[in-house]
Amino acid sequence: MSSASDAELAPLIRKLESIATLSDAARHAVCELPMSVRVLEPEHDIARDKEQPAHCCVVLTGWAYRYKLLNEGRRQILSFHVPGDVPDLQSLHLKVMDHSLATLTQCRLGFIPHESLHALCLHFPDAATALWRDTLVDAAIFREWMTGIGRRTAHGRIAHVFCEMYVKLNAVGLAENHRCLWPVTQVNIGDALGLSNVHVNRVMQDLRAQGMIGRQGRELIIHDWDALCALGEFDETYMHLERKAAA
Amino acid sequence: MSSASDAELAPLIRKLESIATLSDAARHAVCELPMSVRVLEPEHDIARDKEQPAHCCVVLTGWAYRYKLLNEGRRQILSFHVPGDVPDLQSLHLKVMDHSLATLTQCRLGFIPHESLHALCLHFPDAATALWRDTLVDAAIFREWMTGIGRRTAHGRIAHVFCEMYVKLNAVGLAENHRCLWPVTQVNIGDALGLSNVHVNRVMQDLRAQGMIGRQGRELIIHDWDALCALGEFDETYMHLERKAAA
DNA sequence: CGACCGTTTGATGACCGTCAATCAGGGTGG
DNA sequence: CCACCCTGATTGACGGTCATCAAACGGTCG
Repeated sequence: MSSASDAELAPLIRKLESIATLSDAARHAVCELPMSVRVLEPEHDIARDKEQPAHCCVVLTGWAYRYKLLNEGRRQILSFHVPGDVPDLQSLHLKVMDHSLATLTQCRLGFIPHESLHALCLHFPDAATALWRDTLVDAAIFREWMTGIGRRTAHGRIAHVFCEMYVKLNAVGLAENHRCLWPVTQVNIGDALGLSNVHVNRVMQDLRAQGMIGRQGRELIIHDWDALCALGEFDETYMHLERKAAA
Repeated sequence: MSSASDAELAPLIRKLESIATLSDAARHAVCELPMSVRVLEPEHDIARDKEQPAHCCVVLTGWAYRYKLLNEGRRQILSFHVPGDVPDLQSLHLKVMDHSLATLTQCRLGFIPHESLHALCLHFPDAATALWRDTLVDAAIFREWMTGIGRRTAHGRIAHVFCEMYVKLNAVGLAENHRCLWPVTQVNIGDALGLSNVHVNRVMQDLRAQGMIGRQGRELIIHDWDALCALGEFDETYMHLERKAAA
């Protein structure tokens, strides 16, 4: 456990400013939030279904994801999270977790007490607005995933998730030139999109064969952005970014 | 267009109090909100994708639903709404609609200007909390639908949506004894759950044949609540109700 | 170099979509 | 009062997308 510093909270500020406008006072107040930092190994739960956490978690480095478990080992991944995200922000007003939160890769995480966030919201209405707005964007992304899982083909779903994660990373300065780190396994993609890993594999081979995507070391390369967007019917409006993401 | 009165806003108060606690002052302030009332026929859009509404809409009577359209006429229904719901509350902080909102049945709707809601939130923090919480419960329901569409069988999904809507109606006093009005067509159910109307039909026949559900006039009857919950792996935790729903 | 994790491949078939008719009930008009 | 119509429910035939099971492969790391 260590204490927060301006540099530690930079990802959070960057993220909030990608979806909202903060006054100087609010930005400063956010930087002053007390935070304890911890490093967790890959595939470790941060918060579990049914728990009642007393703090929110900011992803500082690495990727995390939220998921629900069903009977017979079925699993649904609800979202992927990257630096700057606060994946359990909803716990501020929903006492009981209705899903779990885990690290995907090794992560540096910052934990901020609920009471500090409540105080922030009370004294800085535009900080409150930014956080509320963050949870609303979260919901907008759920809606988009829902329509993908419900009504898109496997090809469309997979194309869509690549587009979305690229834009998400690009918005916080962690990706450009249609390349980004891609630590998500095919099993993970399957659990996120309601597909089997086998089918994900076949579809991804297909996308590679068609020259839409490629891989270089640990990076995903999107060779044909327009084609991928068309295939996934991707339109970033639902992400509600304040600034335009670079194409 | 007419003006609001206490009686008009009763459904909203009831809904907010089903998921949050309001101070007397806040409850009073909500009742004082300016609202214009309109009646819309079934299957009429209330707000459309890409629009920038300037007010939120309270369902006073009737059912509404949100949906997204994709190419080739595919459609995903995102949620069903009943009296008390504010289906476009997210528009308070997300300027551009990323989906559409329509009436399912004939509806009496109350429209409240965004500016009035912003003022309410500024002056009554616990009203702000209740509204924020409402959008968070909304998101929690999206997550649940997502896992249903992604990982449940057609039988499970359909069972689940019956359980959910019954609990939702029961929470605002519009259903009891495992019966409720059911104006949702099989096509609607299909679009909500990522299924074809034909398949919905076959599964529902199956559920009827197994004695789990029935119909009486315009009412849905759940004959075997426990079996339906088990089939749909339904656990109402994710709805985050303040008071226990009657079983 | 062996173990492990993730990817890849093959074979089989179930679940569910599509297409196309038909049926049934409630509302309307002659 | 009944023919007509419209919407929604129902049925049948057929096939595709995708799941499942099982095994092999390959890169990475200790």
